[in-house]
Amino acid sequence: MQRAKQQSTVFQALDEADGPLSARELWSRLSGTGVGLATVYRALQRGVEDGTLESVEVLGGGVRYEPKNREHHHHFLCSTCNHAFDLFGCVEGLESLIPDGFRMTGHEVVLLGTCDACGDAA
Amino acid sequence: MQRAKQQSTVFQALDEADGPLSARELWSRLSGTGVGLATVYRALQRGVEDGTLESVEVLGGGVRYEPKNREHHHHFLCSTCNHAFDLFGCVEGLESLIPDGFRMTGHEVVLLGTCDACGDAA
DNA sequence: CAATAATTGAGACTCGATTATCATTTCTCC
DNA sequence: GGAGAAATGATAATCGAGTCTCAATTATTG
Repeated sequence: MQRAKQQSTVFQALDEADGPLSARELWSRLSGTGVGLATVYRALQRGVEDGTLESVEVLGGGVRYEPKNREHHHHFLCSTCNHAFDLFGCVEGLESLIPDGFRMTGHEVVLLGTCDACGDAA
Repeated sequence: MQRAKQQSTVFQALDEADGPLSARELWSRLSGTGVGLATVYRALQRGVEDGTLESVEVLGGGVRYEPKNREHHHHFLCSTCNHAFDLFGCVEGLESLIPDGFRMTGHEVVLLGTCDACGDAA
């Protein structure tokens, strides 16, 4: 049995997710495994230090985490279930928005709406 | 002297801002006027109820508020001073990002970088 | 000016997220 | 197997944002 067994459980759950997860979301997905909330936070913190994880802020839900090895992408936030999904692709025309004298180093795009599952239910 | 004098001070400060402000930012801009933090929150709450203000979430700073009479726009977040600036214009190609079965009702775009003032200082 | 209602500022309070503590368990290395 | 280091889970402590309470002030109306 390897070291840091529980923490690797955390990393695995993040790898399998279809979008960034908050510490609580992650923890609730691990209910039944006996992993404590503190361990989830420890794993996330370590992952960010290691550079294997990235903390992202979507909207309406504080900080979420996802593996850093994913390509450039953005997120879709379902306003019903409040889950954030990864999207693929990017957008055009961002540069034209920048005012004179400002320097852009990055960008975030979040689409809002209802996801597949929540749309069906409604 | 009109009613709700202090609250109108709050609205005025928001009108003069070049971007959305958080309750705290707003309050610090009003230091010297003797306006209390509770009053700032009261004004913001009332403004949102009235429909004159809108709460927006940019990144890294919780909820911010701005007058609702502004046109559709997005924001630039300076990673140095952490201030959010209004941008003008929008972007293309958002629809192509939406997965099947998802319905989009809105979108947010945030550009990150350093603003004019912070860029000069560096 | 008097009676009444709304507004205000200060600070206590609540709530959720994150961190720290600590006794226990589990590895690692010999 | 045994000693020491790292990891773990429960829970207490902390922190910040926002709300609530209350006595004092200020506006409104007549």
